[in-house]
Amino acid sequence: MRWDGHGQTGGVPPASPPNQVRGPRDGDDGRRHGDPVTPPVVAVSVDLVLLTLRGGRLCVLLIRRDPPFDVAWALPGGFVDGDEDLDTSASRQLWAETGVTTTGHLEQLRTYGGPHRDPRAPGVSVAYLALLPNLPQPAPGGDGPRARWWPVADLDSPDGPALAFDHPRIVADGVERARAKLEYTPLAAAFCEDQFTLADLRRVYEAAWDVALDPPNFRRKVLSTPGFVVPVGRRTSPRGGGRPAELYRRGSATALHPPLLRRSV
Amino acid sequence: MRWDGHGQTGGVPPASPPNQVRGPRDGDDGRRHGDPVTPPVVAVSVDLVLLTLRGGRLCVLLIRRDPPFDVAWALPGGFVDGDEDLDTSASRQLWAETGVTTTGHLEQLRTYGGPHRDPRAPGVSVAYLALLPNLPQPAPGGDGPRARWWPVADLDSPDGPALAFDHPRIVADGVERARAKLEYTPLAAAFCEDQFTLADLRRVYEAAWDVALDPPNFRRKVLSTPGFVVPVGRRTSPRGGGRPAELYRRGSATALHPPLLRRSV
DNA sequence: ACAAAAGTGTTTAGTTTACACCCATGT
DNA sequence: ACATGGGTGTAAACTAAACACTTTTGT
Repeated sequence: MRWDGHGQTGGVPPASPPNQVRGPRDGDDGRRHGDPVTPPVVAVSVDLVLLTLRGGRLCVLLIRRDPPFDVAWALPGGFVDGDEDLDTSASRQLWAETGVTTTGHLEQLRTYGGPHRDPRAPGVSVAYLALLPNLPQPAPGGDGPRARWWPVADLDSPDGPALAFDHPRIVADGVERARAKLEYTPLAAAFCEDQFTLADLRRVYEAAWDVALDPPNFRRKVLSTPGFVVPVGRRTSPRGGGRPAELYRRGSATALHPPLLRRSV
Repeated sequence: MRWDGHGQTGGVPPASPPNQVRGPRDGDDGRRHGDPVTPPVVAVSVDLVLLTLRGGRLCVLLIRRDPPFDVAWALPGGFVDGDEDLDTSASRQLWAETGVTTTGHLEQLRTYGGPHRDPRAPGVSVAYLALLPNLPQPAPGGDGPRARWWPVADLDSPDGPALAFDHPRIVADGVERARAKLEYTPLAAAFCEDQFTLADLRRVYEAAWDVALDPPNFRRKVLSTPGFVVPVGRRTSPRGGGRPAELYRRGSATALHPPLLRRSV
């Protein structure tokens, strides 16, 4: 059992030692970052898992790749610039893909790396998850015919899109993260416009979890959770019959107490 | 609004375009990884947030750094080798720090990057979180006098250790992740030995959340959650009075339904 | 008047909490 | 015998689920 605080300092069993050179002063001093060694360097990219609701279905934005590539679809993303933060790079690229700036939600999902994920381009990819309201319109066709929203339920089906690299796993991780976060955070509102009805919010849960929720009980649950939503004081102009619904905005809560639990196992 | 699927392909507002060269075939085809560009490359390191329970307190392993450095303590970690997976690198370095192989739990926490985290060594650091049982003994003193377990409650106090770089935030993120995961996963058992009593398990929650739990109710809750623990069929030899407790092992569940919720807001 | 969607009330079942009590062991 | 910690029982309080019913709109 070693306690020197250096995984790199020798004695490491499974991996072969990297090519590194130690300076005389920065020896075994418990410091790791900025050591005068020559570690392997790689490119860092960002992958975006952009989720939204379209037609009552949870959808992810994919980019079509042209014939020279055998796998047709990939997540949007790109390399991280040298002078930018990871979060900054993610929001920059989110802007580039969707034009979205303020609304919604963007968080780091997970980092994927290792020599096996893309043999031609070793490197790490930091995946980000964004939850967005249904965007204006210019999805398939128009300005960017390469981008398309795909229902996540179609990704496993044979006529669904084939995804490059480890992107199937990244999408799955992002969808699962989003589904889980709906339980204990108020992030469902990130799928909605700035002002929304409780029915809008309920449809987020119903689409993401593929369940039917009881509207009266859902309403009580949301309104009794402090900071989840705040009433705006206005009502919708009803569309095609039915009582106009009250409008709400996101509250200040960052977590739901108690959570809105999924019934599933 | 752009829909070309390339954050790098121009039109990106906040950041300056990187130096990149496009090949004739790999044009604007919706592909990002392995593009024939020359992106900035950086070193990738792993930081380990190793948590355990010692004397009823949640503790984190820190490495002492010698005088040339003004900040005295840092998380264990090191560079990722070129030919290894991120998870592999993390478990390799965990082994190097603690000798631990099978028990406990190791998961990716988050990636920290950007030019401002350590000016002397730009690069990204992938933090991993490990939950470990109380290790045999050789902590401070013995083989590795640089490593020391610090109660996480002492990190904010003035006589606590000063942490380098963004390590305070990484530790805080790891502790919060651990606390949250105790609610809805059976990971409390990762802090225990292979066989443990329900009182051992309860003390994990009490130490991590700094609460007192009612033993009868905790017992019922755990036993009624399918797959949380399985009885071994043996009992402890009691230490200093009291009825011997039944021994349990981790169950097969990966999530707790229903969760064990914290009472706090 | 009727359909449709929003919102309220109520009954019932289930879960959580608090705490009294019993059990098995060391001293 | 008694202290100590493990384990069981139970009644009250709380929470969630199901669904009948009222309100407000468009047609």
